[in-house]
Amino acid sequence: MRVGELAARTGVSVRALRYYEEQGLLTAGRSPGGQRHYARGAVDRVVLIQRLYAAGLSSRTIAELLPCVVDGRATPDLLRRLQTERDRLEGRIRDLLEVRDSLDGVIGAAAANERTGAPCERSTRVSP
Amino acid sequence: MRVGELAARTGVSVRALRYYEEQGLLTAGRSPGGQRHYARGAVDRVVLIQRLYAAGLSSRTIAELLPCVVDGRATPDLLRRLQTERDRLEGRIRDLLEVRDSLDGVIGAAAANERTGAPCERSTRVSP
DNA sequence: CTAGAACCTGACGTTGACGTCAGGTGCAAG
DNA sequence: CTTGCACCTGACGTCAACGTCAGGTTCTAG
Repeated sequence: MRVGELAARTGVSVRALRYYEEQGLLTAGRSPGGQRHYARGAVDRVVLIQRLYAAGLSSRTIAELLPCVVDGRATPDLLRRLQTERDRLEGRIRDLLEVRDSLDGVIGAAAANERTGAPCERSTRVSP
Repeated sequence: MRVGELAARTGVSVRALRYYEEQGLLTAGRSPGGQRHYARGAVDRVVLIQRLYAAGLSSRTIAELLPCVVDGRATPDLLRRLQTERDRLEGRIRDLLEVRDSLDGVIGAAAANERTGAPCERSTRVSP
């Protein structure tokens, strides 16, 4: 499959796919004319890359960890990096859960106020 | 308290605090000479801002929602925005949990391989 | 009163993950 | 064979959340 199809299948832009290749996250064969040609598994790989980005990892980190994520092998050094990233992720998740809960609190209070009729004026009160 | 102290208390740079003010996230009184002067509550507010950033909200979104997050009042419109952001956050959390679990899987497998002696060569296998 | 730390504004620099544009090439259909 | 869409490389643009630097002012300790 060529780059346009992979883009369509993954929902990622063509530009992004070339960027991933540039960063060493994704490889492609080439047609005689120089066009990229991807294997079927590339779709899953791109999806995985997207998820790792979403988890807050940088291209550099992903490039270092991805080979081992893919084939499940790691040097002791890489294993430590994996653990580090896992722990960082765990902390992020905890933070987000707290924010979610506090948003829930705010929403609950606002909904109650709405029922009792007490609208919010824009930027009326700011911290003194 | 002045900007340096607030920065020290929150662990946020002075530049960032001025940026928050520029974005309408934080307000400050001024001394006769023009220096910013913050109330005690500013520390909590800055911490809250940091957490909202960490949750993936933009300055613009935070600026819109913060007044209502602070005083618990919202127009129906803002209430919907709050719900939207809450749901977005929920989705993000689910994604991160999945990534964490898959990292756990990788770490488990890698640790097992390490015990059985099967190191990971750098970029040996890439998707064909 | 004076040194110097802390502060001010304004403006340009940085970084990551792409977007976008220019100018040229590959390739399948008719 | 030529039309035209998909693709190529290379290079500059963008955007957010600050960093950093210049040149000047304010505040506070001694």
